Amino acid sequence: MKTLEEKAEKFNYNDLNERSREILLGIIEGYFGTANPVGSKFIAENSKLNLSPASIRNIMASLEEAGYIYQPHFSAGRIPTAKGYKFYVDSLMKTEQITLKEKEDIEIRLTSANRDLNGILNQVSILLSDLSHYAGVVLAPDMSEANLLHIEFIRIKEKNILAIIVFANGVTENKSFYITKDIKQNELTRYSNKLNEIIEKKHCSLDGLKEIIVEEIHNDKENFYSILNMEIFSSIGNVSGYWDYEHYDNCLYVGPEGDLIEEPEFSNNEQIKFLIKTISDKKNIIKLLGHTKNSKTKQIFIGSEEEWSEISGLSLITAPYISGTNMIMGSIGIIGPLRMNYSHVIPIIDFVSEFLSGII
Amino acid sequence: MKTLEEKAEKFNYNDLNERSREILLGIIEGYFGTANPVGSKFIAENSKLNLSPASIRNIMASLEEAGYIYQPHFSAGRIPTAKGYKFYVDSLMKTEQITLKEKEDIEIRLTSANRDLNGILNQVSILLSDLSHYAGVVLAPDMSEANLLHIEFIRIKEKNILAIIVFANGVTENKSFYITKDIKQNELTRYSNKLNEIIEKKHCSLDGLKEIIVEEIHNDKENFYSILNMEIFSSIGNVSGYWDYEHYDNCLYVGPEGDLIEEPEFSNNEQIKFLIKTISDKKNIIKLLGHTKNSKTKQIFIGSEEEWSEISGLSLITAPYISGTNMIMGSIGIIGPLRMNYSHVIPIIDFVSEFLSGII
DNA sequence: ATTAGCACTCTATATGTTTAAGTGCTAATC
DNA sequence: GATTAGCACTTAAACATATAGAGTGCTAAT
Repeated sequence: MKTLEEKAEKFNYNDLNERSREILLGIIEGYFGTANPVGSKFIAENSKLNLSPASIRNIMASLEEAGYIYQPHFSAGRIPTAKGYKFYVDSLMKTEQITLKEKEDIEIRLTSANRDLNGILNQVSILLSDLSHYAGVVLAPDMSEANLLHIEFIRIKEKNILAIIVFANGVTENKSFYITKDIKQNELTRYSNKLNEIIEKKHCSLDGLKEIIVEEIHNDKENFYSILNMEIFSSIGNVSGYWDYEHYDNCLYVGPEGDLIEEPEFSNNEQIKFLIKTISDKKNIIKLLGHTKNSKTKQIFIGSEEEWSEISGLSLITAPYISGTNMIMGSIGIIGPLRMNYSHVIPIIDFVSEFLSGII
Repeated sequence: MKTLEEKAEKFNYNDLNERSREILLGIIEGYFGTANPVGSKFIAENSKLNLSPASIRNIMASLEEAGYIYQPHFSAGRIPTAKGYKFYVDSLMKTEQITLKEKEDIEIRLTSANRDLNGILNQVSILLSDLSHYAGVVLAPDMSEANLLHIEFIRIKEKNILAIIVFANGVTENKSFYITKDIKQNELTRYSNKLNEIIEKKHCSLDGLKEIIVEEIHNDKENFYSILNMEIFSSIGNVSGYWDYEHYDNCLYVGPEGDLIEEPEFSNNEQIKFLIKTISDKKNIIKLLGHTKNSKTKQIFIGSEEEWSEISGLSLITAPYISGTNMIMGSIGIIGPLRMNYSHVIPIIDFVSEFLSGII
């Protein structure tokens, strides 16, 4: 009987020894290939280690005790746990290079169409699905701190105004709203001209503009600001809550999931339903993408019972994208099975997020 | 042995006799309730006809011969065929009234938010999913013949221009594009002012505007149109191909399908995959919604092997929506199983399409 | 420290049996 | 002549049982 200390030394719980690493890697890569539990015989035959199945079994038992792998039932091979995948991604994986062909594909598909931002983000979600054969997702940026470029008001009909807000990064938002007193188009034009003067001078955000206006009204000697209808301003004021939780319908783009559901894990009916519900509900995906957006670094969420249970059985790889001013950002991601081809998907996410940051 | 003529008389292939209709209705409604094949005993006990199971069996055999029902296997009950559903929808079904609560729900959810058209259409797709518990879909309108309200050009950076095109129905399109020679903002403003003058006078579409400009340039004595940069015009000229097959990514809104996949037909793995692929591929749905848009009437597509096989095993109920000028339109729809609750869904589609036509 | 050998466990597969549902047909009945 | 009771038949689904195969943990030998 070995003591706990001896075991801890042997397998070095924090950073597995060479042999354990090799076997864990073998199990994970074997499982990637077949989607079936991997047994000691397979490892013995396929790894560089010249060990008998019996020795491998010893090490496997320890890896299982340490939580990196598990057995679906007594006489089955081993499957990586979330902890196992995590260790793989952090320490074992050799990241592939993105191919030239993929690079070209990304460049062509994201630059050829002269679309607005919504069109580009939608295109990115489709592109990510196509490249990964999983499901691409894109979280639209939050515009609340973006600098303005231009504001325009158009009278659609009596008491109904359309506000067009153009941000410095090319994003436009349109919002139609009603006011209590009708305003003629030429008065609206004077109003927007005045706002655009301020915008050009101060390079401010929507909130910033609001502050400036309030101050100018305060010092308004010439009474010029009588034309500033505060009703309009409060209507456009909250346009910028682009993806708060009330309007989350419009902030997540999901690429086609036709390839993803062909993965063998989704031959189980419960799993496919969980996947579709998770994706079509959107809320949890938005929450996780929001994490990445806030943390400003690439993140990998591996869903288990204990951690990220909202995507239990699924993995989500995400990275933020940023505008030229480093202010505005959202995030992109790929959803797949735990058994995801991390070494292929991660460079795709890296390249697309970087490329996207460059063009918006 | 009966002759064919006698049978034809008895069951009146074109318009089933009273007794056959009653039994077909019983089978269909029974199948709606349980999703299981319906046998003669069930009909004998649940229909108004006081007939023994044996008599019902006779009639069932004829209904099967005529193609309205079929048996999944020899000793099973009967299931309606696509032809059976069609007959039900056309002749047997009593349409329910939409409830006051549903009406209010629709009105609140489509008027409360002051969104742009894209936001409304997205909201409609979600609303349809919620009300029907199936999957709502919405095809965005084709803007190529829509009247213009306003055009605006904004210089984003050197040689990069953002065009904002506002249509009379409140739809806005934004398109960023590059030109070969830089143009200052004040020249762009002069240009758009001129275009807006024409728009206000002539109430024309984008194509119409193009024609007018070409003609005016032809008669341009004062050389005013030197500022009309044809490069710009050709760039915005093809903005309006809103949902041609090259850009179909952006023209279909699909509501959440979480409820739909809980229907018992999707406990079969093949069927759920077909559903997800059909929905995520979009092309076929767009095609079918396009039919309705062009025919300008409500339509019901019941997918079988023979007809509408692209949605085999699914039903799609669609109706067009139109703008105030009766020119611009798209269509809305609900996708569900063949065993869809038609009498509930059809009035929802009717009301929503009418209501939507009223507000855009 | 490693491994051959073996008993053991569990799944997957095939096979046979039973049950229940529902049919089509025939002959009797209204 | 229309209706129906009765019955033999078909099939799927549920259940039980046997078998093969994969893979394990443990022990004793190397």
